[in-house]
Amino acid sequence: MTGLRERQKADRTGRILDAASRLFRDQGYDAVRIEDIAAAAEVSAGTCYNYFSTKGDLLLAIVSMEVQEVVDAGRTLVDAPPPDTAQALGSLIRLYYDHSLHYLSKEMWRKAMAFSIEAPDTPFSQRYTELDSMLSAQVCDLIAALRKRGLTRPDLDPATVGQIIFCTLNQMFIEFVKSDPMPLTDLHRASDAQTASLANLMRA
Amino acid sequence: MTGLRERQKADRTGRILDAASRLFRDQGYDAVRIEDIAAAAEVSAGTCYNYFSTKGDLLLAIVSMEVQEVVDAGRTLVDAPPPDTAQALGSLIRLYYDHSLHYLSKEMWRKAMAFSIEAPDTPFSQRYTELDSMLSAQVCDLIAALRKRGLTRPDLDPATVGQIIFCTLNQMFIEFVKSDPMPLTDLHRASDAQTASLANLMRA
DNA sequence: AAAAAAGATTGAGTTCGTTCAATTTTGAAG
DNA sequence: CTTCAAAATTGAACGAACTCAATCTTTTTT
Repeated sequence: MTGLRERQKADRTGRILDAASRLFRDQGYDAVRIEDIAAAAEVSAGTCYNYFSTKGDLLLAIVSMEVQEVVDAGRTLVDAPPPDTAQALGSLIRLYYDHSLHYLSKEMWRKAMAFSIEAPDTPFSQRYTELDSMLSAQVCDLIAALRKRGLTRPDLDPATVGQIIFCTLNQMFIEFVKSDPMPLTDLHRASDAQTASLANLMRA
Repeated sequence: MTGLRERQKADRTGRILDAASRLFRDQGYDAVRIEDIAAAAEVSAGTCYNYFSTKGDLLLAIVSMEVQEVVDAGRTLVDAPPPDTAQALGSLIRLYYDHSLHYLSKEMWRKAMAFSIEAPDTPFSQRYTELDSMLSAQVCDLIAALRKRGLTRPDLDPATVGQIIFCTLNQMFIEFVKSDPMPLTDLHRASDAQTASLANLMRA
């Protein structure tokens, strides 16, 4: 049985997350004060700190929800990968990239990534890092699936290659969010080139 | 002829950098207030902002000086690389990693990396990014030199492979600085494993 | 049902990065 | 040497993240 206290807690958490998510995206992370979020969520500033340890951690909670969605979407793709190596990798990467700006702005990504590096022990920083590992593991799984089908050279270590791919993926994404004017198509182009080159090295 | 004004400017810049460098390392980035730095440098807080746009940018100025040294040291190694692929890569990487904690703490690295992502357009953020590119280019140069000597398969694209290696290098370093208790030897171990695996893929 | 305990909320207060108008210092011109 | 403009320094004031002692609400106990 869910007590009143528990329900209120979930309610407030949701209101804070919703308010922060909307305000961050509309007005920018820096422009939004904790008081603004509190007001929109109909709580006080102090209450926000009962639920999230810092403003940065609140942001990472929001970002983590998005990344969780991407992990889920990626899983279905990895379970039934396209028959071609380059295409399989390309599809997964495109899935990641195209989701990224759906609810989050580049500024939010910059701040989130920055925060996860400078404060790695915060609750949602750990969560974010964990989700990152899941994405990396997903790429490894895809490589493993492709190898099982004889689409790669047999001496390829899926874990090593998967991590390397995820690394470059990540790096290109960082460069993407660091440059506000850079369009998503440029990210695709750069990623496709790298993927093609790697797929070639991996070929059976 | 160097005027008084110019000399004083250089003097103050140096004093601020020295003071900040020492204080950041001794007391931690967050624990040090701009006022503390100003006092140690015998200027006022406001003056610090004449020379550096933010506290984070001041940190990046310090970090950039260190990275510049590493770039210089790396150049001599790339100009006369060891005869074996794995050894050449290993030496360069070890050079990078071993320099990293000489004057900078892990916390300083975390803050610096975070700041360069969240504020990429700041003067020393741009400088830092530029130095990062130099390091990446250096790895590419090393691969190219090795290929020229017939130590790698001839269809290897040095630029692509170099960037990939630098990427993973960087990622492992980030994980290293994110974990305060992790010793440098663990970073070496992880990096050596990856290097060996990659050198194998690259072999002629 | 009342009382006590536990849990949450609140907003005023603290701290520190940053800004800026007033002041001082430097360099050039007369 | 004096005067003036330009450049730099200064520290008080501001704003926003975060803290915490007092208060209020929910749950448990008697």
